[in-house]
Amino acid sequence: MSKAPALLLHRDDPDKPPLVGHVKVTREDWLNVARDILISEGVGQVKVLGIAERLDVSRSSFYWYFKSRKDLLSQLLEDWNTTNTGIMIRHTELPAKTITAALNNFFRCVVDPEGFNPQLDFAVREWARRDGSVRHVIDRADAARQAAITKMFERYGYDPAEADIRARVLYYQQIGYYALDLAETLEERLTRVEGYLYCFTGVLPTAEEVADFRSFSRSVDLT
Amino acid sequence: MSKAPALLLHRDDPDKPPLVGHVKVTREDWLNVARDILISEGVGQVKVLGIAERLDVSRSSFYWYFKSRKDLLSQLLEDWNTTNTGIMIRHTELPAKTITAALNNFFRCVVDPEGFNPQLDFAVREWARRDGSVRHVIDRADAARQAAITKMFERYGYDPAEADIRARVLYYQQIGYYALDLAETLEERLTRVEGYLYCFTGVLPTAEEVADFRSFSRSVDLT
DNA sequence: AAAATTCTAGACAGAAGTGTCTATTGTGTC
DNA sequence: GACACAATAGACACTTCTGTCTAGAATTTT
Repeated sequence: MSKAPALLLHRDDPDKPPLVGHVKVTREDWLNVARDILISEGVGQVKVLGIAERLDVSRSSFYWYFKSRKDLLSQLLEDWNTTNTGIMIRHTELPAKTITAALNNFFRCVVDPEGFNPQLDFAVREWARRDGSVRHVIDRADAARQAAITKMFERYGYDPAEADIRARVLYYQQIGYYALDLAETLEERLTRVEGYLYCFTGVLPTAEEVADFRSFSRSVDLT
Repeated sequence: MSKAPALLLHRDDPDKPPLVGHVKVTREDWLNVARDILISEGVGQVKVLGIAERLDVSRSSFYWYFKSRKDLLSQLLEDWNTTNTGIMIRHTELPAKTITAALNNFFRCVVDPEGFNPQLDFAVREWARRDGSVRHVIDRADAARQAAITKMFERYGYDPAEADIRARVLYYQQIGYYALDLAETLEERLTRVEGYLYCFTGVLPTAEEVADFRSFSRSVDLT
């Protein structure tokens, strides 16, 4: 598990314009810390009190930026919805010569920390289990992702029935991997790339394709 | 999602000896309701107050049976640990002529409501994300299950490296399926059995093997 | 310089939860 | 029938959280 970078508040960030006057934090700060807690401890722990403490700000000033705790949460959900799913779908649509190369592209959004955020994705999934409205949002996201993966397989000649199965196995497996939250290093995972590719596509990957994936993964890894 | 059967309390169960005297509920009742809430709403919602209300009993009498809320939770964890993992491992060890038949056995513990409890398993997994001691327990369970699945593949001639990959894909995929918590009917799932079996084993299943699995699944389904 | 605006802090009320202590209520035993 | 016992109930203290209301501080506008 790679250590999340310590969250930088606006006031501590030299790249951001200094906060003027009385201002101590921004709405974004509230959201960022809330997201951080959502990821690491789950929705239940996203509490106004706790965020205020981490921001070193009065709890009551939260209500300047948000109507209520619920309001904050629905903002977090909206942010997630407009980022994660879009990123994954775009990765399935990247141009590639073979299904193996296409699959490489798909896996990249999992490895690349600038892209898809698996831990956030999983935190939202957990949240959905106890909230019907969230559940509705995530169900549509899952359907859209799965459809995109199915199309990816179809573009490389798999008949619709097989594409459907392979998309399911791939997507379920990926979600399961996050669910287990394994403490594997990148190198451990990379030793298995070849096997995974074969298992998902039914086709042996070329040495070049495997090498491509490994070098890309290493280039983005920040561990 | 199949509806969980309404939980029967000891006092409402005609098969159990009537409660004598002043007694309204048993320790088992507390545990059963707690487990029910753990599954449907997560650890965070397992509260003495809530359970007492569902049992229609004073909250304070909880402390007759348990030292504390923590005590109750660790009992739930222990119960889970001695059931779910054992059942899954035993299913991987059932005799079978082919890898496909062996895989059928494995899937049975997912379908059979008397066996492995996927929802409980998932609830515990979620719990583990926020509690180090639970995390330790579940990590060992995951390792044991994965090892058992790997051995299953090895028994049917897969070399260790491929068996390892296939075990991972199968197990991750299964956990992912629970994580998505899809609202599929049994029949929908059964239409895909053939494809799944092919994808997991790399070998086309015989018509007989597929038919066997379908008929077994239908025989145990309670929907 | 006064006034308005924007953000922050503190005090208050109230809900929901845990755990403790004491009283009470049926039941079986002597 | 008195007694001890097992299980339950109620009252209390304490904690943690939400949300509101009012006051105050720094900047911007007039």
